[in-house]
Amino acid sequence: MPESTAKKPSRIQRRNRRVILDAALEVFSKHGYRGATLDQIAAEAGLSKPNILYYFNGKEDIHVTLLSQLMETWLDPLVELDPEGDPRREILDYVERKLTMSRELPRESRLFANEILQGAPRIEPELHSHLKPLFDEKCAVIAGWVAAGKLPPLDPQHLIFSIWATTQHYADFEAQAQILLGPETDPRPRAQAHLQAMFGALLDLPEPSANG
Amino acid sequence: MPESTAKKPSRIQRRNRRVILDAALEVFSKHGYRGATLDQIAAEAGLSKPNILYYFNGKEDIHVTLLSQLMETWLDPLVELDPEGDPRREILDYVERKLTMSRELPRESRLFANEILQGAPRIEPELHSHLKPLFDEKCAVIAGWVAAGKLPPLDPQHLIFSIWATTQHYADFEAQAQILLGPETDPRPRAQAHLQAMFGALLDLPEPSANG
DNA sequence: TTGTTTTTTTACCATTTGGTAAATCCACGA
DNA sequence: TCGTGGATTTACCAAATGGTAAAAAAACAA
Repeated sequence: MPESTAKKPSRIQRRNRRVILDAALEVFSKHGYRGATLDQIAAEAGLSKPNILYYFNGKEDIHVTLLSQLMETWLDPLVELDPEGDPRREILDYVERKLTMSRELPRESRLFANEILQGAPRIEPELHSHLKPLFDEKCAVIAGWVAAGKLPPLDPQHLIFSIWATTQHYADFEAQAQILLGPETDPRPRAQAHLQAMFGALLDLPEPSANG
Repeated sequence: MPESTAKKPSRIQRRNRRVILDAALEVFSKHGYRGATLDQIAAEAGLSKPNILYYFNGKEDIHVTLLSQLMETWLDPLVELDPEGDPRREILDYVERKLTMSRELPRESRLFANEILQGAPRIEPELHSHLKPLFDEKCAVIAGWVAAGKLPPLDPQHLIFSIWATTQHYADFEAQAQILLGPETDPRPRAQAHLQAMFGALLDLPEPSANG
C-alpha cells in the first residue's frame, strides 16, 4: 500500500498516480461524483480497476485528492491580486486571469462546479481552511481601496462573486454557449472584451466635479 | 399504463404525477441525474418504487419531463423583456426577475445547472427549439437598442450570459456563498443592489458632451 | 542469478439500482 | 352490492458498481 506509509514514492507510483488523477479529472468533471465509475476512470487511465485501487483507497479518496490538489491552482489568480497595485488594474487583471483559467482548465472548473452544486460535501473543509481566509483577506483589500476613495463605493464580496460567476460560466455552461453561439469559435475573446467593459464601468470613479 | 394512451388523466393520476415530479426535482437538483436514485425519489414522494414506474416510463422519463415542464417557467423572465419598453429599465428589470427566480426556484436552477454541466445530454433538443430562438430574438432587440443609440455599444449575447451567470450563481453556488458569508442571511438583497449598480454602470450612456 | 519487494492481473463478492411480473387492493359506477 | 378497471404492493431479477483476496508478473537489489 504505497499511500499508507510515508515512504518515498517510486517513479512508477508517481507516474501512475498522476495518470489516474488526470483520468479521474476527465471523468468526474464530465459526470459528477456519483455519475463517474471506477471502470470509466480505469479505462481512461489505461489501467485495471484493482490496479487503481492499489494506488488509492477508493473512489472518494481519488475525488478528495483531486479537489485538494486543485485548490491551490484554483485560488492562485486571487492570491496574485496585489494590495499595492492600482486597484482598477488589479481587479481587471484578476478578471482576465480567471477567464483565461476557464479556458485552460475547464475540467477543473466543472469539477468544482459539480462539487459545489451538490452542497460541497467533500470539499467543505478545504473551503473553510483555504478559500474563506483568502476571500476575507481580498475583500478587505478591496474595501480598503473603496474607503481610500480609489474605487467607487461597491460591495467587495458580491464583486468577487460576479467575477467568479461570469468567468467560470464559460467553462461550466460551455454546452449551452455552444448551442447558442455555435460550436465553432471560442467565445472568450468577445467575453473578455465584454467583461472588461462591464467591470471597467463598475470600477470607474465618477469624474471629479470641478466644484468638489 | 396511464401515459401510453392519450386518455384523460384521473384526479389520482394528476396528483401523483405532480407529487412524483416535485420529489424528483428535489432529488435530481440535489444529486444530479446519475446521483439520484428511484428509491430516493420514491421515498421523497411517499410512494413505492414500482408505483412510480406505474406513472412514468423510467428514470429518464421523469427527468426529461421535469426539464421540459421547467423550460417554460425558466424562460419566462426573458420572454417578458419588452422591445417597446425603456431599454435600461427593461434590462435592469430582467436582472431583478432572474435574481428573484434564483431565490424562489433554486432547485430548478440547480437542476438546469447540473444538466448543462454534464453537456446537456437530455435537454439539448429543448435548448435548440425553445431557448435558442428566444435568445436570438432578444439579442436582436438589444442590438437594435444599441444601434438606435439608446444603449452604449455592448455585446448582447455576452450581456445576457453575464446576467444568467451572476443571478443563477446565488442558487447554484449557494453552498459556497453560505461558507463565505455565513448561513444566516440571504445574500440576495445585497446582491440585488450590487447587480443593479454593475449592470446599471454598463448600460449608462456617456453624458452627451456639449460640443457633440 | 537469485531472492525479495513492488506492481498487476484474475477471479470473485456484496450491494445497489433500474426495472418487471403478478398478485392484491381499492375506488366507483351500474 | 357487485363487478371492473385503475392503483398499489410484494417478490423478484439482471446488470452495474465499489471493492477484495490471492496469485502471477515485473522490477530491482544482492
